[in-house]
Amino acid sequence: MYRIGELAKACHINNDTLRFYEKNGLLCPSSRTESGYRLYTEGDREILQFILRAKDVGFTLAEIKELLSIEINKADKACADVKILVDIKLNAVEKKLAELSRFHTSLKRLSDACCGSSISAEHCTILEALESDTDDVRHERHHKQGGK
Amino acid sequence: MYRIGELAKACHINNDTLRFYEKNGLLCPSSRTESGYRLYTEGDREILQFILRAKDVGFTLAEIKELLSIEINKADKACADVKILVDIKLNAVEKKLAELSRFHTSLKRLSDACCGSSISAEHCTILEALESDTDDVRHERHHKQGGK
DNA sequence: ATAAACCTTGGAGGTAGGTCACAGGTCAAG
DNA sequence: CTTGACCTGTGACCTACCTCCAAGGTTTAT
Repeated sequence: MYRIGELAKACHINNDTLRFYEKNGLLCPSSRTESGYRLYTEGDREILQFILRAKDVGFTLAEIKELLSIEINKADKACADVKILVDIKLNAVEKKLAELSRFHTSLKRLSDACCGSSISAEHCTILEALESDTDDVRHERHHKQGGK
Repeated sequence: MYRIGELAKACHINNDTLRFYEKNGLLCPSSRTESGYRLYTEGDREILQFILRAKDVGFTLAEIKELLSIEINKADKACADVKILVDIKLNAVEKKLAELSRFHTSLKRLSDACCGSSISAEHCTILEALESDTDDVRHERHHKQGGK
């Protein structure tokens, strides 16, 4: 069992952030002491780490809340509805993955082009590096933007 | 050449967002008309799309600005410094990629477990789905969090 | 038994990233 | 030559996501 300060320290965040997440329904401590102190379990920590990772890759807290609330009830007819939500998120993840892969390729190219490589700095900016990547993915670029 | 409204519409963002990006040094129009109207080129649009994609995968505007300002001057001694920055970003991208891959695996598992699959819903929540993934990556989890 | 270091709630304040409103200038169409 | 859809700048406002403060209760170390 962690007290709020312990969990916060373990995950490098602020105590207040934990209270904030609780207030917003993302992570409630599994229990409290008699005097009212929050007590978090290992499982709570797992959830917190999930939240932090999800945030880091661009999901909003609202989206993360949705992800966390996914519960496929095996006997439930609403299972199909849940699958739809999951597939929507799956799609978002796949889009992010594709975009990150391009970033990765470009940055790698940029890194390799720099400093004594035989490739010699032909690509001088991230944009030029992306540019040379363009042909492979141009057909990939007619998607809606401004998500969130 | 795009006027502000045209570019904004093309990229599904607000005119004011473009002015905001300009004010914050992310994207300045290549020129102006005599009367002061902003004029954006195809190249400006490329930059904008880069900004929007980067934002979508979790980079802050400040980080994006850094990425955009990368210029490896072939004859420049500071090239090494730039490489360091690029490699830092490369690292961040790789971390995000790894995390997204986990999300993807979990969501896929969740999706497959749902609705008439032979797998039968053993994994009922995103967390359980992540859980079963845990052994493969547990040693991967001692990193700093709370970036930004 | 008292200080230091925790914790509580409630509410104000702060930063990032926009978004809107206003007062007015520009421009193409009728 | 005016109407309507654009554009300008400046500045107030908004949401998401925290972060800090105040006033006080609890625990632990000395």
